[in-house]
Amino acid sequence: MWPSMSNASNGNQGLKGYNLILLDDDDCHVHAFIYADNWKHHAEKIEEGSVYIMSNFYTKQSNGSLKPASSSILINFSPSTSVQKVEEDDFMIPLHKFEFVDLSDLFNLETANANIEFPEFSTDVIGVLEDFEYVSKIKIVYGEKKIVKFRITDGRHSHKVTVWEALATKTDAAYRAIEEQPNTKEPIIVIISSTKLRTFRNSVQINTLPSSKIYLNLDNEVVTAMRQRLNEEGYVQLERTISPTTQIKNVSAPAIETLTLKELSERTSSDYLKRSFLCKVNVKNVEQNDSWWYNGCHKSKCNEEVSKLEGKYRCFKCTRNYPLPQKNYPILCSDETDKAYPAVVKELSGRDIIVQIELNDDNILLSSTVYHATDAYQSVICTSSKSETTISSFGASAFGDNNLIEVSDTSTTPGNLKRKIASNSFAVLESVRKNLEKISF
DNA sequence: CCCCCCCC
Repeated sequence: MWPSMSNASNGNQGLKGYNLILLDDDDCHVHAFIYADNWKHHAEKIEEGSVYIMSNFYTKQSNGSLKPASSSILINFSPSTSVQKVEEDDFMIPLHKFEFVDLSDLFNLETANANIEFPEFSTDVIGVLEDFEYVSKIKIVYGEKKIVKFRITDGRHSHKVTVWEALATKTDAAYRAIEEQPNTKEPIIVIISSTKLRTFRNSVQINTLPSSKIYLNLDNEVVTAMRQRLNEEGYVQLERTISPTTQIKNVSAPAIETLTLKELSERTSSDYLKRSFLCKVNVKNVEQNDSWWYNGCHKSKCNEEVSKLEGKYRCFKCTRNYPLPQKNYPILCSDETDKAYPAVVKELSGRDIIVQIELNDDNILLSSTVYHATDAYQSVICTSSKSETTISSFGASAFGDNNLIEVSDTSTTPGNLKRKIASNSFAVLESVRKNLEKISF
């Protein structure tokens, strides 16, 4: 069983329903889905591993990719579906059914999948667990995720596995439990069900899906058979390092590609939607009218100007009212360095900054060159070493209590790694930082 | 109305 959650992008986060894999005494298995509305009728009743008589449901052709069972039927529960628990299992229904693919076939399978848009079925694998890496957090484009990594091998072929989120925590706990047992000399046999294959640098990697399960040393004849195969083939297991690491390590964020504004304007394929890029730009002008800011909408990603209406500020695009407007600061940037810039109007004018830009619908669909910046960094010329020095972290260290900006020196001259930024320029930077999410240029 | 993509 596993829940299906609705996408955050729908703005509608919540339970869509529950998925079940149903297995009968004929070793047939079928994917079933119970919509959230119907789920409450059955929530307490249905437990993984128990036997039920289920009647009065409807069936249809399953569609979609990465189906968790190799059957074309999907069972849907309706409000009138009845579920009756069978206390004594006279039917001898096994607890599990797997459809393993040999590790040697994964590459061909993944290659075949790559030729269609999405693979129709997910993949089950079995092997020895090696090179276990305890749970850690990694930064991805949209935030942070917990992962566990290890390798799965049959002694001949070995593949990298990445386990995501809740299943990572569970797998970590299961692995530690085995390591804490007194006799842990035997290889750990791992079963990973319902995985997604992916090729990275010419080798197949295994990723978990919401429907995935991981079993370590499952009490099942397939595990016994796997051990036998390993013995016959003379598998020698690697020394398992028992690491006391309990802390969550942080892996640094992936490098973000740096583009010129022209290159950025050419990234109009939908693949780039919500992707972030860095642009090294020069601030040509800070637009000044009455003031250098305008009253904008609070909603992130909305740069609309709000109108004052009966004391409150209304965004007509988002049809929302706010007690106070968000101050937005439009600036104009160019990366053409040979242009003469207008006289300094505001502190930012003429400065080289690096902006992090997240491409939005307008950039992709309408080829708009009004970009939404989500972060900013400032290039600094370090006069003492005559080498270019860049503020490496504009975030926490820049605006921590000590008002220090940490800079990294590209020439790696010792003793030149940190310098203080005068507090007056800091104040300017802070105002940019605070309002940058709303800067259009 | 089920099916994710995400890291190196």
